[in-house]
Amino acid sequence: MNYFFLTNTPLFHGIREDELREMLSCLNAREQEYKKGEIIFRAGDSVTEVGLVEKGSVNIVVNFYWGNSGIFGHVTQGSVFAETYAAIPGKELLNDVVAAEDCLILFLDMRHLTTTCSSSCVFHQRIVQNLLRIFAQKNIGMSSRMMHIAPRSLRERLLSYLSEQAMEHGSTQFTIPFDRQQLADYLGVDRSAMSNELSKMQRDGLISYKRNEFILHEAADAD
Amino acid sequence: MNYFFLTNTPLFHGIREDELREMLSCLNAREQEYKKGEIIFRAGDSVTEVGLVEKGSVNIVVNFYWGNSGIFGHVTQGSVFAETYAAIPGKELLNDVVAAEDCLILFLDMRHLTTTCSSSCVFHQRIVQNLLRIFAQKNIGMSSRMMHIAPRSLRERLLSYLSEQAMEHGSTQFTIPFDRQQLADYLGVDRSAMSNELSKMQRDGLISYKRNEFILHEAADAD
DNA sequence: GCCGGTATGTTGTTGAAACAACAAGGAGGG
DNA sequence: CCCTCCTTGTTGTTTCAACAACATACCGGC
Repeated sequence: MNYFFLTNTPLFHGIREDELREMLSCLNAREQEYKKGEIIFRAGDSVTEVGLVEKGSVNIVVNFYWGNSGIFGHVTQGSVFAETYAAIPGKELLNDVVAAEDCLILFLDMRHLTTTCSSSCVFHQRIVQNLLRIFAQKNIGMSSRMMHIAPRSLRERLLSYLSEQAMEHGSTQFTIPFDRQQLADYLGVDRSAMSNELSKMQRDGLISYKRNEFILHEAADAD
Repeated sequence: MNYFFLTNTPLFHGIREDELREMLSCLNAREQEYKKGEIIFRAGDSVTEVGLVEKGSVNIVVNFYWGNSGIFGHVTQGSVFAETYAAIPGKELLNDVVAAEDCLILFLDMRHLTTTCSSSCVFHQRIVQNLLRIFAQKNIGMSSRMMHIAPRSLRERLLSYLSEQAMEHGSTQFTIPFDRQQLADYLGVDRSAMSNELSKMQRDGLISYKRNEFILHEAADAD
């Protein structure tokens, strides 16, 4: 097991290698390999363990009831999955988790993770902090996306997204981390329509941009 | 302070009244009243406390750069807010939190909540479990909504939502908890357009419904 | 520099959903 | 029962975003 790698993982961040070694035995940790395409968790499963991707990556796959399915998320090396369901005992998974490539998964029992045991009480606290942070970050990510997708019009979605970016950067001038296609996917719109709308917004004097660099202009006291 | 009420709150669930009384002093809890419209947290604030709504309710308000704003969420009696930001030290709020009506808020320091202190170690564990569950439930709520909003077409959104409801109820016949307007808001569509589409789906034999009672029919193996 | 590939921007067309306005059902109160 | 309010369903019109197809700009290798 690659302890050094694990200590740099969000879940085990702040824990030393020797401490981790001690913990893992106490945590009932188990490793398992999966070939690309293998199903790690299946919708309907009741899970008690979180999965941590040590090697490779996995996809979160939703199955619609009328047959087709879609990739809803992608979990890369170092990140965890199924933590949401592991945190609610008895809650059944709504998605499949499938190996996107050959991968190695470390399974950790949620109850052990969050329940203090005699030997490593101090480390549990650290883990709990990390877990809460992981949840919180995921929450923030999702609520911002929801916020940006909620408006009906293309323009409003863009404005919502750009406003947030400006706020995060603390400046009306900033660079976004998406190319056009990714941004379109993120906002759930068509790429070319979005490009078009961006042009219009620039023409209307709302924004300026060049590639991924944007500048937000003063609202010419609309409404 | 209404201890009985608090013990029935998701955050303090499973904790007895006398235990709670003991904890709260240890938690640096403080209560504060707000008049309708008063700002409880402001975007840009760095919070270390979660707020628990004891009386009244609060709105989560987003401010767009161009001046307009929108209500993004509503937190009712018994629920907590700002927990996401309190869990990430240094993270700045992206929303305002505003009293939707006169209300009484209990503030609890996140660090105290999650860090074991000498006297009440066993209760902290319970709180942590509850916190994780609150996060997880919020997560699940958001991802299902995301899943339902992701499809572009009105019909697909409805099918996505209805099939999830069917799955949750374990039956193709069920009653939904929304009226038409609420459902339309939830799915991010126009109410009348949605009513129209529901009619068509019934005509096409996909579903039957009467008010809030729905029946999903077998997909006539459409490709 | 030249070339191929990819990312971005532009335009016109078409269809689906928003919008508006109204009709038809319930539900509750007097 | 009648009247009103509120929810739901219907229809016709208009808008707007998806789509397709293409033009231009950018980037890397050679």
